[in-house]
Amino acid sequence: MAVTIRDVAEASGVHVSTVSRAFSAPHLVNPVTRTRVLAVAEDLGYRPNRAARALTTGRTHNIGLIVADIANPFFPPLIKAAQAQARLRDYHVFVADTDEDPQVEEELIQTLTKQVDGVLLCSPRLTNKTIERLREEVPFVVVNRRVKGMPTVLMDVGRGVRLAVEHLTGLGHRRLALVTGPSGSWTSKEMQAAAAAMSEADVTFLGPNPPTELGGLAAVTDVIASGATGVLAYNDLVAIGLIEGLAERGVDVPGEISVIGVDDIVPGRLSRPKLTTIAMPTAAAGRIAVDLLLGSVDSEATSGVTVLETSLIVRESTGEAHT
Amino acid sequence: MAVTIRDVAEASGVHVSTVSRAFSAPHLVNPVTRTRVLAVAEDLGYRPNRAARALTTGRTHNIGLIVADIANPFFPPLIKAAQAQARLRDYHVFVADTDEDPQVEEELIQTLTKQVDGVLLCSPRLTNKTIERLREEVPFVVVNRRVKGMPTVLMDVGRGVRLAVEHLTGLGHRRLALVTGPSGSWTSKEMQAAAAAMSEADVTFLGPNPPTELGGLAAVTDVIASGATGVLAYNDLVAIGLIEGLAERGVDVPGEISVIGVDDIVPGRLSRPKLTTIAMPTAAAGRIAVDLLLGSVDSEATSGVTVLETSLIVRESTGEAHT
DNA sequence: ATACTTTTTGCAACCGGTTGCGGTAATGAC
DNA sequence: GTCATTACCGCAACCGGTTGCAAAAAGTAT
Repeated sequence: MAVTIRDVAEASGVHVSTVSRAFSAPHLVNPVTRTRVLAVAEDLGYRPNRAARALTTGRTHNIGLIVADIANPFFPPLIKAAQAQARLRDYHVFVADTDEDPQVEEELIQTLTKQVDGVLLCSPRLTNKTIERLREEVPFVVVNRRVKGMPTVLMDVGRGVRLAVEHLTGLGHRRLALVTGPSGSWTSKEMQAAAAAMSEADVTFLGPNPPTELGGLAAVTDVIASGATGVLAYNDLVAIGLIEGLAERGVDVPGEISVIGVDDIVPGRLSRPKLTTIAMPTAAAGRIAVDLLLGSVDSEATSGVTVLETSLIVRESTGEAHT
Repeated sequence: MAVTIRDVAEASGVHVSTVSRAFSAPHLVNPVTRTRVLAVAEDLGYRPNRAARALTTGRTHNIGLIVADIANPFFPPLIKAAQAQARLRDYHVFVADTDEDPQVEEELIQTLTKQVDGVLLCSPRLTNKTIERLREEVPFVVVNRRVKGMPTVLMDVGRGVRLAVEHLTGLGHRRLALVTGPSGSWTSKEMQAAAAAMSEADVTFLGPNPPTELGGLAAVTDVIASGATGVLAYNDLVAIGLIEGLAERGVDVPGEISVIGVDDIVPGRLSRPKLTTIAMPTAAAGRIAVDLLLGSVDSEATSGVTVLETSLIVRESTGEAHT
């Protein structure tokens, strides 16, 4: 059915090895035979079988991209950028969704490992120990979490948090709250650490909460009780849920309480009031992670940590404190 | 490095073919040898190499999923569902983004074809002719577009449009507008056809427009000029852009103009006012498309058309007409 | 005990490519 | 004109599995 390298060889009167070389080692074959072979191949509609090639070369030209939840608006830009960058390098990408389940995540890595040259782990839920064990079988690049001795792409939430807190205190807010994320989240821990380190600010931690609008809604009572007038939420979805819930209680944003999100996802840009937020360079993270991964596939294992800048985007959900 | 079937064979004192059968044809091997082999395999951490297997069996256990734009919020739920369903059947999925470029789309299909058992084409931008040609090389299921003689999953936008128009006329709106999508879009054509077929309604078509908030913003002037008080937009993003633009002109939604979107994406659910919209069962479409594809991989080519119901979700962006 | 099945296993070819090695012809040096 | 290089190409083994065929082992009937 499909046209193979032998069909091309026969049709152009050369040995298969010559055809093979015409494609993957052009300098080893006479230019005139080469063009003839290529013409025949084109004519027959020959396409090299990458899986077969992988068998001998050891390079599959595939990578795996594992995320906790594809539908979480944080990930699509990252996936898109990673995919685009991979394509540039002539790589295909397997995308897998773990549904936030570490068990599934491990299994996925296991079955994927033979078919890929490396995998991108985005916000993995696995334990560090498991990740280190799995590392023996396939190169990783970890995004959005720090794992000792492993190439990593991080976004500097700490800086984002500092900017956000400064923004709020600059507006006159004295009591602040941080609505945290899931207990296992590395980002959430980072945010807490950064906030706690700012001695000049009085920040209450409220959580853990699920990383969705529901998490924000659930936190409304605590936020009000805390007496905070400036709130930083784990992410934009939580922030939106929070604003929603505050509105239901008759609390105006930003009139009475200022709210800042994290991620700068589309829904935040379109919400009303438009969300002030810490922008995460997710697309850049995807792109760079792929470069790192494919770099470390050829040369030897990088294990550096790349930290990407975040920034505060001030929109309409923050305003001056009215004491 | 990696442990192969021969390592297992040697370690358990049998021939490789026996090991192979222990995995893929259990009934052909003595139960006691089988358990022994399996134990050794487990012990050595053996994982069959799917790519190698594919070479002889012709089944890669991979599928391709091609979409125009991963970051378009319409797709992630579909991707997620398709991926989950594929996993259930022990399939992996390549996700590729074409950036709305037919050229890229074709190239992607070409290089993917040898590595997959079938591909899901979501809202393809390719011509029908090209799709039919490519079909020779790999089984397709097409989502969100009708291609003659090809297994297809559609969502009944026509019905959605009728419901939306009825909803608007029911609220007393006499002059309606349809802000259409890109000129190549099958969905956009369907919407126009459905609206035009409703003789009792007076609908002006405004477009084409890009399928984003910018498209909505750009259409504002025309919408106002049309005198319509009820507007149906190509999708939620366009609707949000439109509402945004109308607000800038001091036109209240739904006070003066009612707006309906399509897709029921997250940003729409969170926008203010909350968007009335035609919900598309994208997750179901992804799931069913995979089933169709994997079904047609084994049994012979289905070429039926599956049509999924859409529904109108009334929220806050539509209200009574004030004449 | 013999002949005939049936089960279990090994052998070897094959899937579609790649690659080290060796052979042949052409080129260049002398 | 001879010899050493070099350029080009074919041969055959190999990657990690699967599978048709046949041999060996075990079971059954006579």
